[in-house]
This record gives sequence, structure tokens and C-alpha cells, in this order.
Amino acid sequence: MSVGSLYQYYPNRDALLAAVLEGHLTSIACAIDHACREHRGKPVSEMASALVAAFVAAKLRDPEKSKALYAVAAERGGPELITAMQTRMIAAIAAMLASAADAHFEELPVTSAMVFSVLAGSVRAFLEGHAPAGFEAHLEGQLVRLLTAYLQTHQLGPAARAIDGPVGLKTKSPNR
Amino acid sequence: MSVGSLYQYYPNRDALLAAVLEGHLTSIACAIDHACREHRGKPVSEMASALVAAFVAAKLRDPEKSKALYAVAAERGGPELITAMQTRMIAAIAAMLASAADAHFEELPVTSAMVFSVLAGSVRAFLEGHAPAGFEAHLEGQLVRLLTAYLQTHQLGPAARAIDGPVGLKTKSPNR
DNA sequence: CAAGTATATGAAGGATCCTTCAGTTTTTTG
DNA sequence: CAAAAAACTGAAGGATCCTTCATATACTTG
Repeated sequence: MSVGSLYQYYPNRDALLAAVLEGHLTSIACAIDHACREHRGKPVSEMASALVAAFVAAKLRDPEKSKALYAVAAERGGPELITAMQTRMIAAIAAMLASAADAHFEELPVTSAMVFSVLAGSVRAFLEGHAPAGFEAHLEGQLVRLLTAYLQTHQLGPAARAIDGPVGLKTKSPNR
Repeated sequence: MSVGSLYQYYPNRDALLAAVLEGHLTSIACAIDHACREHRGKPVSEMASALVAAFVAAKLRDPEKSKALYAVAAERGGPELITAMQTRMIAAIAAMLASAADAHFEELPVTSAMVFSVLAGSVRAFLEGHAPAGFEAHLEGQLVRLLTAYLQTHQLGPAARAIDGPVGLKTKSPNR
């Protein structure tokens, strides 16, 4: 494909890159949407697994593309697109979390945003190659462990989680 | 300061930006180093608090600068600098974690890298403005909660943590 | 198959950004 | 204070990248 042809489909460089970025983000948002809808009402550990699996699979389907688009994300129009898609994904996560069988989230928006930012941040660090060698094998497993632990921090008290909960944590303010 | 003067101190644009980036990364690495050394032998919850506090404070000291440097980090020379500094910080975290009073880490390099990537990723997401409004107030607290929960996933069994441990988790493979 | 339409191509023009350097200002020295 | 050294300045030159457009190719239609 030649330079001139591109300008027949997009008015300028920014529009072209924005379109590519939008396609990429949309496919990821759809994957997250789907995973979240499929796992409503499940325990948080399953939610964490599903979310991590969906996000990692979507991002690593074409690692080169994902990586290259990080540069585009910072250019004109990028931040707006990202914010919009991110809002959508965080909403999907919030809807799923709200239905958790074994946890209740006092500050759903904050928790959802946190979950998403951890997912996106870790995968980005990995893709940009800053991660130590051999990290790929551990990424998904560690993310599941991390998010499960975080979400279980919000677990319901002994009375409510009698059905299937593992040995519990304190319900609130876990540190200090 | 004029354009010409800059070229009296740096041979070219890349060298100038690399110097600024290096200064920034060094100050952050020092903050992490210090926090890690100060908290050896402590329980993991205190380690998490200290790490989060140090990293967040260092990154948010000059938010505009931190944010602008993300762009530089992707340019020529950036990735090398980042990788070097990151290796240093992950090593510091590993040294601290290895001395935890209430936990043992089977795969120290993986866990340390994970902790760092979560810290860096979340703060970046926040700085780039993709985070929802009012997230600033929650960032630090949520990060502490998240990392504490993750690290406590590696807690020693009932026998070994008799000294001060809270109600424990399973020692290994916490999900599925 | 000829004429018409849609799409493809890449060299040339223009815009933007990096770098240089001749001349000026400030500081130091004897 | 005069002379020399050091540091500063910004317009001009050069390099790189974005965009256009005249021309070529491929496809459609009657």
C-alpha cells in the first residue's frame, strides 16, 4: 500500500492512526464487556481469572501492534479515545463486581478503576519490554493472584459468605 | 534560557532529554532504595505502605514533569535507562521482601517485578489523566490495600507466623 | 472492447523541528 | 578599568516528516 492511497481513506495522519487505535481499543473493550457479562454472580476469584484472561489474550494477540499503539495513544486525539474506552471498560467491570456472590464493594467506581489500572499498567510494562526475562510465563498467573487477593479484601463477613468462601480476611482496612 | 545555550551543555536533543529523564529516574530509584532499606524485617503490610508512600510521593512531587517524561521514555535511549533503573528498584524491593517477618517468597524476582509494575502502572494511568475524577484521594490507599493483600498471599503457615500474623490465607495457589 | 469510473502510486512541495554559528552580553582576571 | 574568557542568543541552514497531485493501473459497464 502506498502513501498516496492512505490519504484517499483518511484526511490526514492523525485520523489514520486514530482509526487504528480505535479499532484496537474497541476489540479490547468488547473482550472485557463479554467476559464481565459472562461472569456476573460468580465469586470474585473467578471474576479475576476471567478478567485477566480476557485482557491479556486481547492485548497479546498482536503484541507488536499493541506496543506500537502506546505511542499513538499520547498523540492528538489519543487521550480522548482512551478515556472513552476506559470509561466503558470500567463500567463493565463495575457491573460485574456489583453482582459478586462473595463480596460487597463500598466504593465500586474506585475499586473498578483500580482493577483496570492494574491490568492495563502491568500488561503495558510487560509489552514495553521493561519486565525481566521470563516474565511472560508468570504474568497472567500473578495478575490473577494479585487481583483475587485485592478483591477478596472486600469479602462479606462469615455469616454471608458461608456458601463457598475460603478462609477469610478481615473485612475492612487490612493494614497498619 | 535560549536554544543555543542548550547545545553548549548537551551535544543534541536526545542527550538533553536523556539527562533530564535520568535525573528523574535516579531520584525515584533513590526514594525506593531508601524506603526498602528502612523497612527490612518488617511485616509485609508495612512494606507495602512504605513502598507506595515513597513511590507516589516521588512521582507526584512534580506531576507535570513526570507526565511529560513518559513521552521521552519511549524515545532513543529511553528504554535502556528505564530498564536499568527498573532493575535497580526491583532489586531493592526484592532485598526488602526477602527479609519479611511474616512471609516467604518462593519466586522473589517475579513477585518483586510484579509489585513494581503495579506501582508504576497505576501511577502512570493516574498521571496520564485516564483515571476517573476524584481518584487522587484514593490512589495511595487503594494501592496499599492491593499490594498488602497480594503480599499476604505469600504469608507463612500458622506455625511460623504465630508472632503477629492476622488471620491467614492459604500459602500457595490462591485461586481456582 | 472501448469508454468511464474508481483506486493506486511516489516524486515534489510544504511544514515542522533539530542544529549550527557569527555576533552580543556577562563574568573573570591582571 | 581594560582585556580576555566564558556564556548567551536567535536567525539561518539542514534534515525529517506530512500532504498533495499529476499520472498510471485496475475494475465496471454498455
